[in-house]
Amino acid sequence: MTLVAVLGALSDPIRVGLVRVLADGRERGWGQLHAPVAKSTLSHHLRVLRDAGLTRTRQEGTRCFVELRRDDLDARFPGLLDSVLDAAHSDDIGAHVHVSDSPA
Amino acid sequence: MTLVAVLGALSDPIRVGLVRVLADGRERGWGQLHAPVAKSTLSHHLRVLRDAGLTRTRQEGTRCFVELRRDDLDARFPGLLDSVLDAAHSDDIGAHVHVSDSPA
DNA sequence: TTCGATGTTCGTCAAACATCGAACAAGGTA
DNA sequence: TACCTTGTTCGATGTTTGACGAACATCGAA
Repeated sequence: MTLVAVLGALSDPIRVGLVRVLADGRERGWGQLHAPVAKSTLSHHLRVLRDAGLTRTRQEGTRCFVELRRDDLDARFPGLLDSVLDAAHSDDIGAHVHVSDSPA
Repeated sequence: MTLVAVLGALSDPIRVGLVRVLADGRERGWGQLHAPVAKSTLSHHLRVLRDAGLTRTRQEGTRCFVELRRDDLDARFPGLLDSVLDAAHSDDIGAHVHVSDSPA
């Protein structure tokens, strides 16, 4: 989990949107995440986030759940995530990524 | 000056090193900046930083001076630069970029 | 066991990126 | 004018990235 990898992972609007959606700390099922890309592309972005250490993924049967590693991030790079989230919010980056709160 | 562009510009160790070197707020001459790349490559990295809005460049005769736009960055993305600099320092990212404080 | 749902992986493609050396432009200086 | 210094721009090259559809693997349910 390196700084450059984290910043690189955050240099894409879709991934910023995913992080924003996960920023409330709740674990989300894959199926709840909606972004305007093909599912293989979404899988790719989620892999980039995981490889950079931003998220944690849990497999349960055939379903996958993803969660932001906020504690680890805050410990390793204090303040970074918060300032990125603030900036993303005020610039409305990644707004086309959303989550359906209901079922998995 | 967008968030994604700034994060993208910072997702390269050499550019992080350049930002670190400029973080004291002093304007630096091109000739003071030393990085383990060809001069055309260094020129490219400095252009990326400028295009992303991280630096300001001033031409004086045949020399070039570069300066970090810290005020603008802090106004636009509060806390971001500081947390990146802290992280870069603790991880020693971009340490192979240095500055010769003496001549132009 | 067959089917459907859920993600991953693969093959492919175009665009972007990092890098280099060489050529170029512009400003001083001899 | 000729030359040197400084930095930019220009191909060329190889790598990485983002994207897609299709094929695959896996699990649960019918």
